[in-house]
Amino acid sequence: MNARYSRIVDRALTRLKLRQLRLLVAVGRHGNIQNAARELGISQPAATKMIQDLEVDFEVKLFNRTNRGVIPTIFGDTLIRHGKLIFAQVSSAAQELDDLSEGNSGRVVVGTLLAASPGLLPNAIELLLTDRPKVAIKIHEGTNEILMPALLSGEIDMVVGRLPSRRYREKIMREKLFDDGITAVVGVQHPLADCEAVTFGQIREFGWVLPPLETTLRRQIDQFFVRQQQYSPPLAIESVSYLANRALLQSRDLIGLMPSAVVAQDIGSGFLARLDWDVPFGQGPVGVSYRSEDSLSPAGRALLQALKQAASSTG
Amino acid sequence: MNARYSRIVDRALTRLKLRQLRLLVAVGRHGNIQNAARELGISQPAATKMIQDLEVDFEVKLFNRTNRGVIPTIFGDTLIRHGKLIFAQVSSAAQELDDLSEGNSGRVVVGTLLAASPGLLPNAIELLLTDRPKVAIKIHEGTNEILMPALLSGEIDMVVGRLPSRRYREKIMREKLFDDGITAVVGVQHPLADCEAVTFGQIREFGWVLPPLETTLRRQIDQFFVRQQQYSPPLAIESVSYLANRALLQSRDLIGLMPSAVVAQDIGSGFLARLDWDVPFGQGPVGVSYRSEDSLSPAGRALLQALKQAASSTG
DNA sequence: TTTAGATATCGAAAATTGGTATATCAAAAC
DNA sequence: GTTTTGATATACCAATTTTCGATATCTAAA
Repeated sequence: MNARYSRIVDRALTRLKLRQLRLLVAVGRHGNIQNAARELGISQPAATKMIQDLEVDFEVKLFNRTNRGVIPTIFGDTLIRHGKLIFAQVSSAAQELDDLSEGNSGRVVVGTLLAASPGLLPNAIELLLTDRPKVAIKIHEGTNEILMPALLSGEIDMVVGRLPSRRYREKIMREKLFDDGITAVVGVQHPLADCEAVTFGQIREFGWVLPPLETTLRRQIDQFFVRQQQYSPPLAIESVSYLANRALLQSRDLIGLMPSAVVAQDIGSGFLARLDWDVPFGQGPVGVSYRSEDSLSPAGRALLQALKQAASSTG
Repeated sequence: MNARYSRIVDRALTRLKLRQLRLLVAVGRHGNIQNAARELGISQPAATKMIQDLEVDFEVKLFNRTNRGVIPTIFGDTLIRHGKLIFAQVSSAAQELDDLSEGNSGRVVVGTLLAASPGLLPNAIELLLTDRPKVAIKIHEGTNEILMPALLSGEIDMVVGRLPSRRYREKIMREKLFDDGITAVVGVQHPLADCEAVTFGQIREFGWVLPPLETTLRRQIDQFFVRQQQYSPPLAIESVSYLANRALLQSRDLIGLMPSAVVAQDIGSGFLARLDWDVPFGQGPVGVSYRSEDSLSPAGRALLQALKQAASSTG
């Protein structure tokens, strides 16, 4: 190894300031220390000293001084050229940091439970993408049993949906976005579709479309059924697939129990009908879970923000 | 333009020190401020403050602190990655400056007069390239009338050859490398080729091959002829082309007058024969002219050195 | 609970930086 | 020639920044 080279690199890494390089480039551009100093808002002696320091540190003469200005030597030219490259690198770093900060790039992996899938999450993503078109988003749909471990392991950044009744760990932050109830829905062709003030007695003869056993909501439903004189439904279709559920309800006279947010749109557009029966259970918070504010990427934080905004405008 | 981005770039160009980046990279490598500080030979508080300064200047959090060390955030990772790129750039700059200093690269433009063309300059270039294979060399061949203005204008870096009798300017440095005489040569078939102790009387009937009028040597020759009872040669071919001269001498019985160094090789190899007549003029210094030591690039200085070495070993 | 191993903070000393005034220098103008 | 002009270099002092040692703080692990 060349000792001189090593010495210079070491000194550069120890002593070099971008301030000096900026001046160097300015001096090269002006061919003149005085004007360059003025441009950077420092005095001429300070500029002279900076250039001298550079020359000492790099052990080369960077400029030939004349009484009409300075002329870069071949070393000066070389260092100026590299200085500009270094600037470009710094600028690129700042650009990337800024992009990250603004959430304009980066990625966020979000897990969604059924409750958030149709409305909250798409709305939030819409908001996010409007502001920050370059964010990469990955959506995992599933139940808490699947999503929470993935959240804990860092595989996903946050989970949105009906907040689980029990906490999975202390380290998980939970934030309620809005309260959501359960809506009973039927196909528009259902005999009870247009009835007002439906009672449980009218309902019990129909079959049901219910969420799967492992969900919080299903447990609440089962408890309710037990309280209704050990009611056992004539038919209970268990499904996580909203589209399947919707199709079933449209084709058969079943009763579905689903988070209000999930079915709101299809009720509004006439694909399904709300059953006029106040579901006496399942009221609960919908929100977002994440490990900690710090662990979120800027994109993640941006999505969190968007979720809050979406919740407040639609909730 | 993004105000935050501009602000950060500006601050980076004003305040950023490579020292900080070096620490940043070291901390990233160690995952630990303390050890990184030790590696760089600074105290842990100084290191902590440097990292904090970086975070303030870039307006991002670079590391999550724990009691077991620090973990880079996505910003930290990003800046570390860019920091390494910046190091590479700095290192490359140092490398190039060092190469230039050592004359391992760079370029030198040299003008050569006939006297230096066949021996001195090629030998010197050979020496230079052995040491520093990357030097780019450009050779201009010509007379002083052409080369000196080019030297003054900076178009060429130095001129080697017979030093002109008058100085072109005070600003030109002249350095004598060796004294060179004029040798009279003839073709090997020439009637006088094998004669010993030739006199001017034997010569005067032959034609001549002479350097052109504008050269110093030609003026000396003319003065000599005048002194020889107004001798006027029966034939005088005027040429700057060595190859033309040599061919003429080989095919016709002419007498050539050329710098000793120029014809030494062809005499040695039997292409030409030295006429055994001591040329009573034209003794003069061969050397190198250049603007000033400072104006020479490292490659130029290296060539100057090589010229001196070549002169001492062959002269 | 305690301990160990890390980071953060504080205050003072040291080093660096930057400014003003001034010296110096050389080409251009006279 | 001599003076002027327009540039860089130097000296010295003030302000800022950097650094260190001592110490506080924090938290996972013992």
